[in-house]
Amino acid sequence: MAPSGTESRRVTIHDVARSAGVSRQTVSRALNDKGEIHGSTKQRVLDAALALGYRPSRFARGLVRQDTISVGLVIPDLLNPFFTEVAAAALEAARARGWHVLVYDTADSADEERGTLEVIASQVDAVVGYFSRPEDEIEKLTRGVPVVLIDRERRTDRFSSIRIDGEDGVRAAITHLAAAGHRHIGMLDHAGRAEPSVRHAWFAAATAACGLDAGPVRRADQSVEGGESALAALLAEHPEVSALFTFNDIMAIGALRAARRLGRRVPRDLAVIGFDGLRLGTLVEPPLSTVALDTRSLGALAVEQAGRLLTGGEPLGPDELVVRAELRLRESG
Amino acid sequence: MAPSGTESRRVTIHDVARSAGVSRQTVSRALNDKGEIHGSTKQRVLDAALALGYRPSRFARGLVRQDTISVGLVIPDLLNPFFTEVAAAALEAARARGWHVLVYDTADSADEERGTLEVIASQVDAVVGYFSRPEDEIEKLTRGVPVVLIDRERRTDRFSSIRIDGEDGVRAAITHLAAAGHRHIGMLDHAGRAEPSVRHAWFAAATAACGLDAGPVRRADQSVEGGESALAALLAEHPEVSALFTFNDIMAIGALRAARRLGRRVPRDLAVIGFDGLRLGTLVEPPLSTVALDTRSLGALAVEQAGRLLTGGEPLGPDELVVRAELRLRESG
DNA sequence: CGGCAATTCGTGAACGTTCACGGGAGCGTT
DNA sequence: AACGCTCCCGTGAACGTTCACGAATTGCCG
Repeated sequence: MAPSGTESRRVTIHDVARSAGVSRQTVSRALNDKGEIHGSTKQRVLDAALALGYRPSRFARGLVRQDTISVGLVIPDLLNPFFTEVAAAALEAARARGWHVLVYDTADSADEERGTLEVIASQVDAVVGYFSRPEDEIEKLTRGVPVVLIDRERRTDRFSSIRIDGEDGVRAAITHLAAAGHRHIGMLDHAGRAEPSVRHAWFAAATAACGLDAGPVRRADQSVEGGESALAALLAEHPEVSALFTFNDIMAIGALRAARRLGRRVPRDLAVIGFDGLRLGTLVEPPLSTVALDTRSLGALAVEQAGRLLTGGEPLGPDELVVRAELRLRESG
Repeated sequence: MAPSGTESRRVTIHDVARSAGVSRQTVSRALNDKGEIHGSTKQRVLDAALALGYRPSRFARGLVRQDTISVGLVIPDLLNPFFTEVAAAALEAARARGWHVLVYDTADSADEERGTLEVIASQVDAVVGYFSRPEDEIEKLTRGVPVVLIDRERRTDRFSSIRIDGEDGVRAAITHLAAAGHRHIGMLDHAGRAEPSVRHAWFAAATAACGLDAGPVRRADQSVEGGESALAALLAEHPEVSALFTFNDIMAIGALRAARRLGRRVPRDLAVIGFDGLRLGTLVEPPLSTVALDTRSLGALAVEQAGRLLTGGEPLGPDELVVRAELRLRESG
């Protein structure tokens, strides 16, 4: 059947044409279901194509008809459920538009991110995702392609960004904890960057607004283990802490584990509120309270904006490129 | 700066050449860091390219140098942690080879799967993933491209498949339960296909080998909710059941929830053992015992075989295309 | 000053497909 | 018999890039 295996010259439309005794154009007509072709010849061409194992070149095809659009989705760690949810949403939005999505997992490594960016510009029509590299470098490496940054500020004619606004949600969370009588609220921040996160700033503002002293903050790895050990350390230093806010749900789940290990009952001895609103939070025991954000619309927004930058349509403004987080109370706090 | 926004003709290498006062080839040399070009002209070309917002066409480039390889990864549901882990492994394996991966989430829908298959053959060099459609249809739609099926049998020169062998692992699990004194072991099977799953066959064989009667089986949706409601129904009908094996970990986690809701303590009143070995299983309470399989090597194997089919190398044989599952005991059973 | 090599650059061709156009065969109408 | 129409089918061109080759310029050495 198909002449596979041995390395040889590619089977082209020309070979099929010769084999079927017709011209290239007729082969093209047969394969693309265009009209202007006799039923019998069409069948003959199709048979010949199958017999030769012909497969059209996507490059040649893409070169002449400029229709297929593909976007690159860059994710630091697909195994992190938060990014998984965003990726799933982006995939769905892209599918609805008939786009193709190339996914790149940078493994939380700045080097891998660089390598990805280097290669990506020549492979996709637009880039969407999370980046940690300095902006001018991203700008240089993605030469020409529209870029949509998630959870990071940057706006030019080619760059766009989706802002995550958790200010109200975090304030609601802290207010809730304060109302429940908690006076010492700690936080587990992430340790990725040098400076404290924006979420920490929201936390600090919220505690101040509630008339509380600034609670102790500990930086941790963005993982369950990171949250687990960080909470243990924090409680060892500040045993008076009775409530906890974390940078994200993953770390909060680690905190839950640490609390269980330390014999602190949640939420009685320690109230825990995370950030992200992962589905995963409903599976742990007790179910995790969280400042939830709509990952679905996050991914969808990013793709939508990429499309607008791409087609030259009216891009969304800063007011529309925001995803707001809101407090979702479950049992842990 | 870059002439973005307005829809116009594409900026080609020719435009850059004219703007810089050189030939196409010189532009190509400058952009691809080839030698045979003077430093100053190179810079001049680069400046001109930047000013015009030039971006090489991946189609034209791909047409002439046949180096870029991209594979399509088809997944029923990226939000299912099992598939996420496989996808992450596949991405990593592909990255190591310098390949690009186009990810398609078929949303567990046969129609979406069909749509994906239709479009995929003309966009990738190989296909890897999970499929539910009949084989002859897959064969017809993927005309020409090598395909690697995961957890499904099929072997021709173009098709390959990765087998999941959980026989020993499941037998170990059931043996363990029987040794702990359980006489009535139920199972939650999946409800996707018409016929019972292979995992059910392993389960049945294992119970028989332990000298137990065939335990009650209930079919359920592949989700936490599915497992939750199915266990409730199973226990209502068969209250004597004291141990449970499930088609996968997700359903097992649902079973854990149901048990808690019903006041059955795990593992004292009900022992639970899942299948898959998800990381997620370590986060729930109690940690889930499971017949674990190495998702990492699963994804890596699939990509490896795709590569061999693609380059005409010696493909892996059936004995190598197997991922064995082994019992991993934690607290739930 | 001639010759030769090294360096730098340009020209035709090729990659494999589709688009625009034109042409021939067959049939019916006037 | 001439004309027009429909139905098929083929030919040149174009898409945008890189490759193979040749030409022009420069520098060096005898």
